[in-house]
Amino acid sequence: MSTQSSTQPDEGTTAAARHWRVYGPLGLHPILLHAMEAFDEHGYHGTSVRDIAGRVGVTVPALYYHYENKQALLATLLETSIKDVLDRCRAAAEEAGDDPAARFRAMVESIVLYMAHRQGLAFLDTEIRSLEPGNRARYVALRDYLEHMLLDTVEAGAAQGVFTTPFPADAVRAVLVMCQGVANWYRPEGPLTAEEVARRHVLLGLGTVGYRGPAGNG
Amino acid sequence: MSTQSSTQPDEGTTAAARHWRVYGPLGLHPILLHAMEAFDEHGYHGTSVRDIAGRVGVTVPALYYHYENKQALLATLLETSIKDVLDRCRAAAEEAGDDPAARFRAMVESIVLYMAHRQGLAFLDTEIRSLEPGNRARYVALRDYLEHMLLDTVEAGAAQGVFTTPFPADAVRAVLVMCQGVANWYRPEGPLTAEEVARRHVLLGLGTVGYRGPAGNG
DNA sequence: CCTACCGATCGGTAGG
DNA sequence: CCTACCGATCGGTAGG
Repeated sequence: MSTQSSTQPDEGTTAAARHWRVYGPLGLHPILLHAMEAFDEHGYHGTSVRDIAGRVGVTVPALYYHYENKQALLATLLETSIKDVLDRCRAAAEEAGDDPAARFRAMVESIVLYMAHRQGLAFLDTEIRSLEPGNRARYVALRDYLEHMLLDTVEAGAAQGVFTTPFPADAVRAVLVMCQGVANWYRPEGPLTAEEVARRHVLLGLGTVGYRGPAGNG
Repeated sequence: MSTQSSTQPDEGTTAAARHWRVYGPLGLHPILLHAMEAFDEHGYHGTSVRDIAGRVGVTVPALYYHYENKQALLATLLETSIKDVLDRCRAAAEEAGDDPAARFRAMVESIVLYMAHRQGLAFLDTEIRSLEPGNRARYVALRDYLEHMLLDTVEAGAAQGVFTTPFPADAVRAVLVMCQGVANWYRPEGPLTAEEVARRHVLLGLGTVGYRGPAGNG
C-alpha cells in the first residue's frame, strides 16, 4: 500500500497500520477537531459554521480560508476515520496470519479498539446521510470493503467448520453493527478500558458467528 | 396496563400488544407520516417545516394548527415508536412463558419484526439527539426499560446455565444494537421477508449470548 | 486571516 | 363566537 497517503497531514495512518493497537493524540487540525465535536453533539445540519468558528476561536471567513465549506469538514473527517480503521484492521488481519478464528479475533479487536479510542470520529458514522453523493459513495465503498474483508474470513472459517453460522453475511453485518455500537456508548472515563471492551466483543462476536473451536467459547 | 393510552389515536398500540406478530397499516396522521419520511431522509435539522408541509400538501400554518412545533412531531413519532415495540416485546415475552430461551427468542423476534415492519419509525432512533431534554429523557427511559426486560431474561438464562456469556449486560446491548441495525438496511422489496430476518437474528442473538440448549445452536 | 455584507431560507406567527 | 385554514411577514440565521 502507499506509504504517504490520506487527507491527514500527520503520521497517523501509516504508523497506525504498522502498530494497530497503538493510539496517540488525534492530531487533527483544530478546525477539524472542533467540527467533529460539534457534529457529534448536534449533528451536521444542527451545527452552524459560526458554532464551529466560535469553538475554534476564529471568524467564519477564516474557517472558509482553510476548508472549502461545511461539507468538506464532514467529508474529511469521515474519510480520515474510515481509512484509519480500515488500515488498522488490515494490519491486524495480516499479523494474525491465515487461521480464520485468529484473523476474526484480530479484526474485531482492532475495530472495537478504534471505536473506543477514536469514539468522536467513529460516532460521525451516523452522519453519512449528510454527505453529498460523491463523498458518500467513497465512504460507503471503504466501509463495504471492511465488511467484505471480515466476510471473507468468516466464510473461510465456515468452510473449515470452525464457524457454524448458517448466515455468514448476516452474522458479519451483525458483528460490525455491534462494534460500531461501541462508539455510541463508550466513555474513556467509564469502568471499562478500551482493551477490555475489545476483549468482550471478540467473545461476543465469536458467539454470533457460531464459533466452535478447540477450546470452545464460554 | 392501560387499555386506552398512547399518543396514537387509532387501535395501534393496544391491538399490537395482543397480536405482536401482526402489522397493519401505520395509521399515522398524514402530517406525522410525512414528517417521518422527511426526518428519515434528511434528519431532523435537515428537514424544514416547509418541506413537511409541502409533502403533506398543506400550508405551514395548517401544520402548526395540528402540532405545536417541529419538535412535537419528532417527539410524538419517537414516543409512538418506542411504546409500540415495548408493548409488542412485552406481549411476546408473556406469551413465551417462563423459560429464558423461549422468552429470549420471542423478544428478539418481536423486536426485529418491528424494525423491519416499522422501519421508517425505527430508523428515527438515530434522531434522539435532536429531542429536547424532557422528551429525550422519556424516550431513553422507555428504551432502557426494554433493555432491562431483555437483560432480566438473559440473566435468568445465565443463572440456569442455558446462556453462557460471561457478560450478560454487554451481550444484551450487542443484541439490541444488532436488532436496531435491521432498521438501517432492511428493505421490504429486498430478498428477505421480515419473518426470515427475524428468524436469522434470533439465531444470531442466541449465539451472542452463548446459548447452549438441548438442541444446540447451529 | 478580518470587516462588511449578500440572496435565501430558517422556524414560527401576525391579522383576517 | 367556532373550525380550519389563508397570504404575508415576523425576528434571526443559513452558507457563502
